[in-house]
Amino acid sequence: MSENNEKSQIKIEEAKDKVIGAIAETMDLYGVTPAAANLYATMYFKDQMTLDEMRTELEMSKPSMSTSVRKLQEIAMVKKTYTRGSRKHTYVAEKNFFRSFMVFYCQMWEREVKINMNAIEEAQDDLLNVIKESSSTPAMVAEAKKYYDQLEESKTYYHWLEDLIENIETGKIFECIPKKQKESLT
Amino acid sequence: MSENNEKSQIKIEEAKDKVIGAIAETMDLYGVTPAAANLYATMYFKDQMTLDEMRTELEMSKPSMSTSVRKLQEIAMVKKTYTRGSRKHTYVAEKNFFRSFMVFYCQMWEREVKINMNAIEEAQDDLLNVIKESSSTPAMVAEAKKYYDQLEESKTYYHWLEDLIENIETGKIFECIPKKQKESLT
DNA sequence: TATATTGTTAAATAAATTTTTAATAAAGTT
DNA sequence: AACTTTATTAAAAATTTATTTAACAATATA
Repeated sequence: MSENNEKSQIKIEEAKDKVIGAIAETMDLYGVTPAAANLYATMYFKDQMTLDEMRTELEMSKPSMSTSVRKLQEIAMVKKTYTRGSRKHTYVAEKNFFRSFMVFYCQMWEREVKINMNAIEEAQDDLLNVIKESSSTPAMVAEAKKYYDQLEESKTYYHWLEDLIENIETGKIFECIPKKQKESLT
Repeated sequence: MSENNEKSQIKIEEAKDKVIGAIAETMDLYGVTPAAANLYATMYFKDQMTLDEMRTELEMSKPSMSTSVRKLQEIAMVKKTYTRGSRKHTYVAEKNFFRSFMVFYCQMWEREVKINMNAIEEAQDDLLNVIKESSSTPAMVAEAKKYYDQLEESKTYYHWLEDLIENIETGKIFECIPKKQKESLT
């Protein structure tokens, strides 16, 4: 019955390919290139891979694999592993989506908070100077106040984002929104 | 003292420009084009704008403004308003970052959950067939089980993401991570 | 230390996206 | 209903981004 055997093997490959396609498709949300998205999705069903295995599997150039892997390492979706004996570097995909989520979004949001908070602090300084400056007309003072308050209001959001980041990084968020594990097949 | 007046006006403009620059810079995180990012940041300090005002202010073409505005509407960062008397359409920027956050990320995560869950369900069906199929070799069954369990495990994440979405959309998340409002200047 | 192998950087090519100009459609006014 | 104004769509141009080929650097092995 080697025909049926083959059929089963094909079914397994089809099953993997469906998931690989879906992961790759949604990974544009993580701001990675199509090559990196395909690579991660492929690695999701592998123990570990070398650069040469990657380029064979995806039929792409080695530098493309190299840059893709580095990008994926930046967002902690891939880690380098040490494999004794082999002098090729080996890499493994992070298979825990919670960890990828944490690293990616916290990194992203931290950048957003930092850049915008810096700008806001500087802008509020400027606006306070206009407000205090005796030669400013009343209309200008009013305008400066309006913007100052608008910025102050927006800081509520950035502070909240900071708290969200901390709750995610410490795992405290799972007290509020728990993980619901199901049991396995075996 | 019209010189000092001018200086104050310039200071106000500088203050705005700092924030506009920062918002535009971090808006690549929201997957919008530079034109749309600049547009939103500019509108953040305006009551409302028409397409013609946008193209004058940003020195870009009208179709570019038109498509940018539509993209911003999709992620609820801009809303159309009715202005009696004017036959030009007018648009306002959503200035509440919490609302933008909610719409953007929930939309994004919903898409991720839907696409991946569909693929996982189909893949698990295939894998179950392999497992049940009497002609599958023990090695194949073992492989199919391994992948099945890996996918089952990942569903914990997608279910959690669904719960996160719901907590954000209903505002329940603020019970867990509260907003900390500061008082205004006036 | 020389050599072979692997990984990375740089320049060039290819592909995709963004923006503009030009044409069309839609809406409002007289 | 014709005309004017505004917004959108389609095609073309320009820009940016992704990928590859080729050269270089680094590493490990003999």
